[in-house]
Parts: sequence; C-alpha cells; structure tokens
Amino acid sequence: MSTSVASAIEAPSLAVSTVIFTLRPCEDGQLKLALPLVKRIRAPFEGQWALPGGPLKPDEDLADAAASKLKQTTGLEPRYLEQLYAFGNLDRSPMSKLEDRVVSIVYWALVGTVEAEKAIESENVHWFWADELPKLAFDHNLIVEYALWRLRNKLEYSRLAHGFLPETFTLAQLREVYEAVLNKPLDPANFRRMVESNGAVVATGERLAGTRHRPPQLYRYDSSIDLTDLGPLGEKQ
Amino acid sequence: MSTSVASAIEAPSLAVSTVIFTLRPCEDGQLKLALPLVKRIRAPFEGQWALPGGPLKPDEDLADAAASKLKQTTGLEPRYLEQLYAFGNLDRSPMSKLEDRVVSIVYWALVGTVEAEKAIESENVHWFWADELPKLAFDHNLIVEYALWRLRNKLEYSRLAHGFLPETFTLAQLREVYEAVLNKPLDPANFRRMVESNGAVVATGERLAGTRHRPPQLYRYDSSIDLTDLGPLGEKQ
DNA sequence: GCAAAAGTGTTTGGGTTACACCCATGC
DNA sequence: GCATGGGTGTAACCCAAACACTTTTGC
Repeated sequence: MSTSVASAIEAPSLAVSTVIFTLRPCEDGQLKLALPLVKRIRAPFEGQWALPGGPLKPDEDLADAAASKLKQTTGLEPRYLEQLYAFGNLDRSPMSKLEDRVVSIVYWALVGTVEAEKAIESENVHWFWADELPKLAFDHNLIVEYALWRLRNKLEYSRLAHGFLPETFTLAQLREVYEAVLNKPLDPANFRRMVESNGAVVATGERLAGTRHRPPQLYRYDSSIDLTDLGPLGEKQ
Repeated sequence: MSTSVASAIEAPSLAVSTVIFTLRPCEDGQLKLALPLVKRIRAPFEGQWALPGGPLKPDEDLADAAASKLKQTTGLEPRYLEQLYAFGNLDRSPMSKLEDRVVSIVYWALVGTVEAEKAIESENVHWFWADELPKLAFDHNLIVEYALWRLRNKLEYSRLAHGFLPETFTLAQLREVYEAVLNKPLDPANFRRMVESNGAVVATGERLAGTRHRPPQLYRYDSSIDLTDLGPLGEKQ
C-alpha cells in the first residue's frame, strides 16, 4: 500500500507553503498589502525569494503545517487561514527531474496589522509589497497572484477584513482595509450602509476620543458567525 | 531533498480522486444529478463505495491523473474538470496508522448527458443519485457534499451548464440543466433574459422541429470565452 | 380550434450609487 | 468660528422577480 522503495522513481513528495498577507502603512501613510518571503539557500532557485514552506510532516494536519510554518518564519499567529490550491504541474521546477518532483499544497493567511509590526525580519526573511514583488522561485509569482485574487474576491462577500483589524475598530479603519485590499476608494456613506446591512459588525457603544473631529463609534465583529463561508467544509478541513 | 527511506515513518502518500457529475433522467422524466462510485476491494472500508481515484504517478500532472482515472472508471472524457480541494486530515481514515496516511487531491468533473448514457457500469462501478448516497468510505460523503456546493455556486456565475449539454441546445434544455442542478423551478421568461444578457450563448439560426408546439430556437455556446473564471489560474493548473 | 411551450412586454420593488447636507469634536 | 471627518437623507438608476400576454407549431 505504501509507496514501494524498489520502484525506479520515487513518489512525488508533498510540501505545504503559505501566502501570508498583512497590511502596513507605506511612505504616504496609506495601508498597503504586504507579505513575507524567504530567501532560498539552495538549488533550485538559490538566492531567489520564495514563499515560506516545507515538507509535510507525517503526523501533521495540512492546516497545522501551514500555521506552524507561518509561526516559524514570522513569529506570528494567523488570524485567518484557508487552503488556496494544490500545485503539482510537472513543469513547476524548470529542471524537472522526476526524482525531485514536489506537489505543494498552498494555504493563504491573514495576520493582524498590529501584530505584524512585531514580525520577524532578517537576512533571509523580508516583507514585500504585494504589488511590487521580484521574480520569485518556482511558480510562486502565479501563486501569489492567485491568492491576491481570492483575497479580493472573498473580501466582498465575507468577513475577512476582521483578519487585519484589532478587537474594536472604527468604520473608517474598516473602510481603510477594504480600500487597501481592493485598491480603490470607497464612498464612506455607502460603505457604512453596506456594512451595517450585512450585520456582521456591532457597535460597542464606546467612542474613540482624541481625534480632531467628531468622535467615531467603535465596532466589534459579531463573533457568533464565523469569518467566511466555506460551505460544507466547516473549519480547518 | 527527496524523502529519506531511513526515517522511521514514511512521508504521506499522494492520491488523486474525482467527483464526476452528470445528469440523468429519473423515473418521472426529470433530470437529476448522478455520479459514479467504485466499490472498494480491500481494507480499509472494504466493500463500501468510494470515489474513483488512485495514487499519483510520478510523471503525471494532477489534472491528467484525475482525467485518466475518470476515463478508466467510466470510459468517458470530462467536459469540464477543476480541482476541488486537498484533503489530508490525520483522521480521514479511522485506523489512522501513520504509515498509511494519504493526502487526496480531489477534482470534480462534468460529463455530458448524452455521452453518459454509454458509461461503463459493472459489479464494482455503479452510478448513484447525488442526493441519495449511501455511507461512503473515508470522508467521501463530505467531499461529495462540498463538490455539490461548488457546482451549485459556480453554475450561477459561469458557463458550467455547457458541460452537460450537446453542441446545440434549446433554452428549455439549458433551463432544465439549471433546474436539475439547483433543484428548483425557474421562470422561463426571466431565465431567457438572464442567459441572453450575459452573452455566453448565441442563436444558431436553426430551430428544433417535431415538438408539438412552437419550434424553439437552437443555441450554441460562444466558444471564444472559456467555461469559467479561475482568475489568474488559466486552465489546467 | 385547442393544447402547449416559445417568446415578449410591463410593472414593481429592492438594492446600489452619487452626492448634498448636518453633526460633534479639537483647536 | 473653522476645519475635519463622522454620520444621515435622498433622488436616480439598475436589475431581477412576477406575471400577463402574444406567437407558432402539432394534432
């Protein structure tokens, strides 16, 4: 049943990688999507940047593997984690010798903007703006593009924005998240109604003081319903 | 880099399975979703029904593996094929000895109703109504449920219905497909407008004769755009 | 003519967009 | 008071649902 070692070619090996998103203020103060990459220290693609990932341990669930790799490279816990896709094309690695074929199950994750300030950064771990990536190893540019596409799609019909925000927040902050992810300005009035009508968010009753304008209401996500609709797959499948 | 054989526990092995949908007329003439299952001939779950699948060959792309398994069990070619999800939880198999841990990358497929009439059926391959499945092996009930959810969702904002239909078809046939998949009646007038407005379908100019009412226009799918929107993943990733 | 489905027209209501306007605070 | 964003109101518009009605065939 298990793969015979006697066979000429070994079975494809399995890796788990993660696309990790957060929002960071850029030079002009606006929030922008950022993600951490690690520098490869061996062939193929030695010296190029790649998604954090590694082989799947035999006693580890897929999502756990993604989360622990996330923790390991950034020191952070994911606020949201979802499987993205399994990439297994034969031509993913250019040399493509059958002996080292790898199928990667890729997850994508969100980490809060506040936590992300404390993220690990080093010689081999660096955060990039999502729209200014260098040429990455393997098919990782495509993977990030796909993850971005999913994030943007899903933001519009789910409660994903929660993944970036602290416990309580103003509607302006929530709108900033949407504007940063979707990369377009939104009408504050209509945004408010959109958010209020879908019911995911509730006012705390408190207001944020210290601004030099009318103090805005603080809101909290309604914890009784989960972030997103995965259909029959509840959580963490 | 490749998995060491010396390690106490082998790496998880990789399998590809496929949920194959077609539409078949049931007793009362209405179309209903059906799918083929195969009977397991060894433990675990010996004698129970399961999704067609098998180990991934080292020189095979994931989608090719799914398609060839489809061909092998049904004798048919898929009209549509898309990756569904990678299932790899440790508790998928109840015994769950680490030595035979399997991660399954599951695809889902559509086959045309006409072709499906010629599908292979045997002692060990049987077609079931999608809403009347027995208790399946592993987590396959969940997998089918999820595939159904995706099919229903995607039908509404894509050209998936094409996967069931012959080259030319009437709007009534197209509507039948929608009604069968979504399991609810649709207003013919509004359905027509919906289809016409999205532009995926073009009139051939020919009409279907021999009905005992006004002869309906025959349509064809506009082949210039593909079935569905996978985002940055073009086709067959 | 009659039955049956094809195909068209029309009304209505809900939801989104654009934008004007008032409110409450710091300075 | 004034500037600044918070927050409310509203008219225009678009789109989808409901349903009445006309058209074209076989019998």
